[in-house]
Amino acid sequence: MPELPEVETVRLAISEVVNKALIEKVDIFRYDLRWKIKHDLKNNLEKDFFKTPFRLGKYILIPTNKDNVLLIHLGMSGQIKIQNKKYKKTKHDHLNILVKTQCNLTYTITYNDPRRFGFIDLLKKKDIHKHFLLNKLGFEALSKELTINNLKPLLKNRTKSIKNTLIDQTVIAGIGNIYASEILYKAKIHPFRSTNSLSDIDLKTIIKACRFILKKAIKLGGTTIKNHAQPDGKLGYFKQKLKVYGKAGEKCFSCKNNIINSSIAKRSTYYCDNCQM
DNA sequence: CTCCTGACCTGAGTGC
DNA sequence: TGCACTCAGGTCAGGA
Repeated sequence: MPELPEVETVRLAISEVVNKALIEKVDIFRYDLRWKIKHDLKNNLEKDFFKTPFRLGKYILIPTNKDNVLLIHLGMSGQIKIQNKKYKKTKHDHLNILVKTQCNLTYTITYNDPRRFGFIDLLKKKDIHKHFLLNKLGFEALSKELTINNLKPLLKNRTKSIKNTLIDQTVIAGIGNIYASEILYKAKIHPFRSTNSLSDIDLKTIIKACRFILKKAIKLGGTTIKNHAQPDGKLGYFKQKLKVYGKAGEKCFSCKNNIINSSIAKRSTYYCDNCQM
């Protein structure tokens, strides 16, 4: 499911219930996600208190009073569900966190992930930037650090296509396969263009399109293709705003040519061959 | 370094 | 109904 807008949607929903909440109970049903969940995660988390969650790329991080940080990655098919009714286990629920808020409300936060490409870990606050999943992340897609000057040195030796570069988390953190196509369509840049062939103006246009598309998608709760849902069960409504992703054979909104689907690095890439140069 | 492939998993959809 | 096959929002390790 989850690229930056979906992860941010989930983070915002988690924030509503975990801030200053007591972690009453942690239940782990399956340890073997993309990597094994640490066996002491349960003991190190219970009876601690959550603070305000933040996000790095596609990772959700929830600090605690004891200076631990709970890391959540949703992989391809991960979902977070937040419920205040009695919990009933469903298929592919792998982990539950029972929290009690300051107002004494109780919520079950459930991590569900059919493909188990996601991951959950607990790390020390001081080790965040040393963590093997976080230490190579590039510039945050929505941060002020994403500028031409910062990007240029990273891109100058890259010969692969700009589409492939955009989903490289060590360059820009947060963009995935759906939004890479959407951003390049918005920027009118052809996805096959080699990265180091782009001019400053091209890069500027891409950065602008990136901010525009991602912000708009967050406003609409992300994109639901298959698995993604907001933690309260609502879908992500950016799907209705997609211009090219999943639209092979349909007419381009601008020039009425057919949208093309073509593989780049074995991942489907949608574009208009006429509008994108 | 950079780039490419295969691997990790389950489920939905398609065609015979 | 069954089976074989393809594809899916991610990302790491290993090798060229």
